[in-house]
Order: sequence, then C-alpha cells, then structure tokens
Amino acid sequence: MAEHEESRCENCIIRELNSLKALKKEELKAISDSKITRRIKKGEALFQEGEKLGGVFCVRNGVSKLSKISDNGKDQIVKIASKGEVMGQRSVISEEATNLSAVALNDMEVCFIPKNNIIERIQDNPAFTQAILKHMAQELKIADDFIVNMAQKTVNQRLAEILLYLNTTFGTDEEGYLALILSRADIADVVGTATELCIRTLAKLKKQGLIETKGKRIKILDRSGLQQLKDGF
Amino acid sequence: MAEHEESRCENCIIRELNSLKALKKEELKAISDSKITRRIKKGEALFQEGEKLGGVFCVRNGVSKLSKISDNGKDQIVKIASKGEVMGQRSVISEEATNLSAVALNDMEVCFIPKNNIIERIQDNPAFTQAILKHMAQELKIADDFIVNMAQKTVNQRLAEILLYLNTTFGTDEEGYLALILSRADIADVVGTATELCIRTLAKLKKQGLIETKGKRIKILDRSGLQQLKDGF
DNA sequence: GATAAAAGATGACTTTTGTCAGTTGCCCAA
DNA sequence: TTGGGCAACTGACAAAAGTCATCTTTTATC
Repeated sequence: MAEHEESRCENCIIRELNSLKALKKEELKAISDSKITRRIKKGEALFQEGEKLGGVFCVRNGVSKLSKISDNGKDQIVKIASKGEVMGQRSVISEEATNLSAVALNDMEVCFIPKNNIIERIQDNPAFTQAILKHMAQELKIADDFIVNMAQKTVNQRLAEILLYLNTTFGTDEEGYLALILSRADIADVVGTATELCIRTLAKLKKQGLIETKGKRIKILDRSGLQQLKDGF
Repeated sequence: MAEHEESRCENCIIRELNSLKALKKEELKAISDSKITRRIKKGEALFQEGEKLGGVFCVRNGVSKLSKISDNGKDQIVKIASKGEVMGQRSVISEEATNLSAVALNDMEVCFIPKNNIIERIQDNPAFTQAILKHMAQELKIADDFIVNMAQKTVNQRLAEILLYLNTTFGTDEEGYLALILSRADIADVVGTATELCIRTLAKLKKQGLIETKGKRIKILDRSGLQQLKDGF
C-alpha cells in the first residue's frame, strides 16, 4: 500500500522545527523506513519513568506532559512538549533509562524513531550532532531558569507565569480562552503546589479581574497585570 | 621562559575529568598555546550573569558557585563547580550571554580557553562533540531532578540533601567536618530559602543529634538519619 | 435523561516559610 | 588591644502553603 506523501520524513514539515532538519535527504529516507507512526489517546502514557527507551518520539500532533514523581510521591511536570518536539533524546544519548514519564494531554500523533537511527546519525553527521548540542544547551538554560523560579517565586508568581506561557505558546480559541486546556491538577503539577491552592489562587486572580473562567477553561483578561504579578508586583 | 610540564594541557590530569579528554594530542597543544591560567581569590567573580563569554573556564583548583538572581532579587545557586569541571560551555555553544554568575568559594586556579578553540574542535572532532553532548544530557537530567526537589520537598529535606551532597562530593577534614565550608547564606542560596530559616533548620538538626557545628563548620554525625530526613522520614 | 464518577471549589485548620528587628560572637585591621 | 563590621544566631510575628473534610459542578456512560 502506497504511503501518503506527508507521512515520509523527507516531506514532513514538522522536521523543520527540530534538530532533524540538519539531516540529509538520504538519512531522512532511512529514518522514514524504520519509523513507526502511533496515535496516543488523551491520558495514555508514551513512556514511564525508569523505562529504557528504544528510540525517540517526534510529536506530529497533540501535546504531552513530561513529569517525574518526587520521593514524596507528588508528580512534578517539568515540560510540556508539543508539535515538532522530540522526546526521549536525553535518555537515548546518555544510554540510560529515562527519568521522566510522558503522558498525552490530548489526542496525539507521534513518530517513533528507533534509537539506532539517531545514534548512527550522531556518529556520522556532525551537523546533526551540533544541532542537538545547541538544542540541549538551550534546554539547560531553560532548566536553570525553571530552578530559580521554583526556588524563589511564590505560587502566585509561578501561576501567573504559566498562564502567560500557555497563552504565548498555545494561543487562544475563538472565544479567547487558552487553547490548551489543562486540569487544575495538571496546572498545580506544573506550578509545584497542591491542587487546592492552585484553584484558590486562580479564584483570587479572577476576583482581581486578571482572568475569567468557564468550567476548566481560562481566559486571560489582563496580560500586563499578570506580567506584573509574575515579577512580584 | 620555559613552562612547567604540568601547565601544558597535554600533560594536565584535570582533563581526564571532562570532555577535553576526547581531544587529540595536537588539538590539546593548540589549546595549551592559547589558554590563560588565572588565579581567582575567594569571593571574586569569574563572570557575571549577562556577560558574553569569550571562552570557557576549566577548574584546576578550588570551588566556584554558579548562581542566578531571580526577579525577586534573591540569588539562587544552581551548581557548585570544582576541580575538572568546565564552566561557560553552554554560553559558548549557544552563542549567547551567560545566564549565570560564577563566584569563587575559595581560592581558585582556572584555565581560560578562548572559545574559538572549543568551537573549532566541535566542528572537526565528532568524538569531542559527542562527549560534550553526553555530558550535557547528564546535566539536563540532574537539572530535572533539581527542579523536582525544589518544587516538591521542604526546606528540611533539601537541607539534609545538600549536607549529604557536600559530604560525598567534597569529603571531610581531619576532624570530620565538611571540607567545603560554605557560609550560612550560601547554603540558604542552594536550598532556596532565607538565611534565617537555614540557620534555624541547622539548629534543629543539631538538637536532633544529626549534625554538630563549630563556628561555620559542620560535622555530620548521623548519615542515615539525614538520609531518612531527605526522603521525608 | 439518569446516574455515577471525576474534577472543581470552598472552609477551617495546621504547618511551613518568610520577614523584621534585634543580640551575640568572632575576626581582622588600625 | 580595641573596636568596627560582618556573619551567626534568636525571638516574635506575618504570610504563604499544605491538608483534610465536605460540597458542588461538570463530564462521561449507560
């Protein structure tokens, strides 16, 4: 059966968003022949903390949370990955079990690329390796900023920040509500707090006229107000 | 004037500790010819947040803190770098100003390697690039763990953890006190709390017989007790 | 559309953490 | 040796965050 044109890596526009764009046409063809496209339903796991990954996942559609359970038993979301992002790179590169779990936040379509394809490319295509290196350097910087935020900011500030992040990263729907809908529990897991406090803090923002809610959906009314809050008034 | 043998990178044992070990002899010679050895006194800065770094720093001796000021004006230490570690890699690789400041915690001796040396090596020595890549993957994992700790653990737990870390990483002096002596303010900046709470929490550990203090020096009396505390009793 | 299950929301309370104002003690330099 | 300055420490209080119990609303499913 003939494959659709866009299901071949060489033609896939997603690749432009990540390190795979450094690959040559014939390399992409090889990857395309061994990759597996999978559909993941909302709530399903792509992989679990501690698993040895057989390859990386390239997100074609949908959004996934990457989280880790702390010793205290609470889940902390460290990243939200969406279209174009590659998950599991770290684990494949360091040849260790992954330290994070990935769970779909909505229905997803991902390409699974067996790790040999990646490792061989790293060994023989310096441009590719450098692209990944630059990307990792960027991620490391983001991680440092995250650490500082978690350590030094209040729940208030962190919540304001994540609302702004969701807005700029995923945009809004026709009615102006944040396009990516997270449960209160997931928002709390990003902010690093209890669900109750997250809900309470959202209620406070609502009372201050900074946001509006409708069910679990959230609309930002005062961007610069949130920005100020984020920076500590 | 003839240089001492051990001041040449080719002969430097420090290199065995980091990615530079992936370099060939002639590459090391080139680096050695352009590198500058510097002495930094305790309290002096190697570089400041926001600076464009002209190269990387390889620590030969001494210890440095890497920190970042949060929007709230508080300093957060994200890493403690010691012998063998390379600082400033991220900034050089991503060609951006550094996001961290580096300040010496005791007298240091570092080698400054101009960035061209690093960038050229990344472009023409795949083994070197891969070594850095693996190292960064490792750092990223550590950063994720740090995030989860900051987000989900109490000051108590984080303090216990850092005491154990100081013990395993830097060891103890003849009397059994932690060999790396940090001010209470610095410990607080690692833990991500106020100096007063850090002091109070140390006093509590002392009362529980887990540690002993003498001036600013700290001795661990009950390793497994601290371990338990770290994991939440 | 009824109903059960899940998620959201709120109140009351406890614990943890932060802040401010001060005291003590130590080290170093005049 | 003395005294100024800084770091360590303490107390009292305020603010932030966590917890538990309960209730309401939404969502999913038959």
